[in-house]
Amino acid sequence: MQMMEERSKKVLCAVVQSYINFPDPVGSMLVTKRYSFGLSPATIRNIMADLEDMGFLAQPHTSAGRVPTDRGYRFYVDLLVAEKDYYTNMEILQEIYKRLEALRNNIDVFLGETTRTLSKLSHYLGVAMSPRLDMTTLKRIELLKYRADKIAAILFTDEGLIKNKVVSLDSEISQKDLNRITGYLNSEFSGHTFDEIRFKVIKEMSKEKIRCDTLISRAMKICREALSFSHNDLFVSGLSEVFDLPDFADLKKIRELSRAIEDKHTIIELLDSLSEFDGLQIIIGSENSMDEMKKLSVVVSTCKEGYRPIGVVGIIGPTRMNYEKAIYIVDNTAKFITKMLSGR
Amino acid sequence: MQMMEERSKKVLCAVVQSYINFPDPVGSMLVTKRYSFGLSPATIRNIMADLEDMGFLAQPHTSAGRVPTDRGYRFYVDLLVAEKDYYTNMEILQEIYKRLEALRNNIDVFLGETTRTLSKLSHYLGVAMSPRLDMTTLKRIELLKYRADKIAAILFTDEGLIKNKVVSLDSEISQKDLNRITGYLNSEFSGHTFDEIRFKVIKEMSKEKIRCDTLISRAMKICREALSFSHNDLFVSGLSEVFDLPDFADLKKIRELSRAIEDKHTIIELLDSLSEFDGLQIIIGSENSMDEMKKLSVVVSTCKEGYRPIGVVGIIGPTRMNYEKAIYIVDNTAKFITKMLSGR
DNA sequence: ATTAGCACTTAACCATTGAGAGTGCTAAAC
DNA sequence: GTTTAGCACTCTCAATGGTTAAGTGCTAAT
Repeated sequence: MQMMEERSKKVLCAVVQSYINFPDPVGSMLVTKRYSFGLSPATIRNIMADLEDMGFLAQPHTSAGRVPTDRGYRFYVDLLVAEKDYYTNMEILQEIYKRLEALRNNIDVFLGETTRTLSKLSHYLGVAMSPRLDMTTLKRIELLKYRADKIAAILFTDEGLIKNKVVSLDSEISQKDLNRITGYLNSEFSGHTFDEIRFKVIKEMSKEKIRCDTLISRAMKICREALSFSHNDLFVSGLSEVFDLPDFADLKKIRELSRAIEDKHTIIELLDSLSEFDGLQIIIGSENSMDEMKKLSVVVSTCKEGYRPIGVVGIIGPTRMNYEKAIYIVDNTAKFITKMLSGR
Repeated sequence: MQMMEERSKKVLCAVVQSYINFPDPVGSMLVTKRYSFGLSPATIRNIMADLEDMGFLAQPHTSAGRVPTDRGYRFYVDLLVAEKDYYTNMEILQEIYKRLEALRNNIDVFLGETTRTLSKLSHYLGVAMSPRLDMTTLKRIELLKYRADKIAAILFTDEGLIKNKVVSLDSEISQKDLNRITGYLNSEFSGHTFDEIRFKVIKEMSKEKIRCDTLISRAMKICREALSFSHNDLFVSGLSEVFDLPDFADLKKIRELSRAIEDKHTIIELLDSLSEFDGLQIIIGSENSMDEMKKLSVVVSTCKEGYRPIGVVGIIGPTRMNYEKAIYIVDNTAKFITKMLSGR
């Protein structure tokens, strides 16, 4: 790979670019027409044959042109990222700004709109995920009496997430007790991650069995219920965008994608595994560890507030993706969010 | 219509049923085979020709069997509802129960799961919508200090909805002032609909300009922000179910549906217009006033807590829908939710 | 090393064809 | 007079086959 001739690189990139822009296998003639190498189709043909041998290109069938393999895309993308001075588009930046600026106060609406923006701009699937609740840090908990036997627990996290959850009680509780419980829970758990708190609660509860302090035991029960969130929040938009792509002309493929979106499971797992790393990440087709994703490419980046990860945003699309644009959009969206959050 | 012969009715129903179960146009021969009238294909043929003249059946093309028109479905459904003693299926009831029972405390999760249940059971699109916020009644508002210049407003409605919203302040506020504002807002607005409150706030604010009482004016500002919710909450699930239906074999149709789901706009409007009426409602194809819906059928029902509507749930599918099952599922889901809510 | 020329391969397109399904009409049967 | 058998007719659908166009790989000439 490192010993590939400069000329071959150029041809490979030409093929990839052509294929990204026009979804037809690209032939030697086309390359000479669209990109001006000073070479004849026959020469290009030889080069392309070499690139195929090296595993960067493939033929759908004997008499068709070539299409990039995942390795081909990878090479192209690495080059793209190395050059770094690709593509700028003020309109896109402004669009991101315009759509997200006003929404900073509500993380759910915000992430939802983020995915819509991502998909609108990229014409692929936009995804966003808030960080795993287990890992977030409780800032404060407030308990509000709601109905006779129900209270609303409002959880504030360091990340700026606000969650509310209704907790049912086995018996009525006085406002005074509720205040004491609130105070107790805050003094005990504020500053700890949900995971830690859960662990502490379990420990405490087994102790309580012996000591039988009803108030603390009640506090623990409430706390356990209040923290029982099942999953991360995943937002996905833009399935309808994907319909227009020739890559998904096949009904089956869209169905699969649609299933994945409704399941959420696969995508959550994917983003979860990516959220551990910092900054931009690009996964191309078969590089994905999950089977359902092996025909798709993923471009994501993490958003941070200070050094704390606040979520991950990205684009999912076909391997024949406009990586340049996708990278630009995702990168800037993530940076914009990070900046927006740190500014406040 | 009312003077239609008994025999013709039977044939019409047979055609509808056959077509619902097997997505092929049904011919006279098929009718005699699958349903035992004591008649020959030729006679059935004549009857079916009559039914076509009357507008209940139609031929896709000359040499095909017949398919029901929307009027045909309507006739069938009306009969179905009139008889009322259709279809019962304990498994379905148990499934509904099992999936929804535990979730009553969180309206959002609950409605989301409701749509998933509806779509899973029906294999069509499941939809659910919480009532328009404008029309809901504020029970209580709580303001919690969140960051220096931000507070979280927690809104409790009579319907059991809990909404939180972050409100930015122009300058810091003391806890004491916040408490006073909270008390003021509750005494002033509790028991009023959001719509009324908004109106009052606007009135008050113009007055304030003159009196210049900063605390009340602050309270109003906060209240206005806290109540600025854009839309109803719409939940839709099961697009992937719809892929397997031959009615949507065409990519274009699914794309349209997928757009409608992402827009939400059309569906919200639809459900909104239906939420005014009580109980089960069935809209078949062209009976829909909206163009986007003219190829779809809708089966919905409203859920109530006491006499107060709490939302609307339903199924959207092709006109060739298994109405019997759909009605059963929607009706029982709505009733179950109503019962669940009134039990508490 | 590059290129022109050419035979070869394959998918895509198009027109034709025949089978199959279902109808409407007519005339016979009940 | 209602029902039915018989039959010609219409239309879709799937299969067939031939043609076209695109693009390749190889060879020989530049």
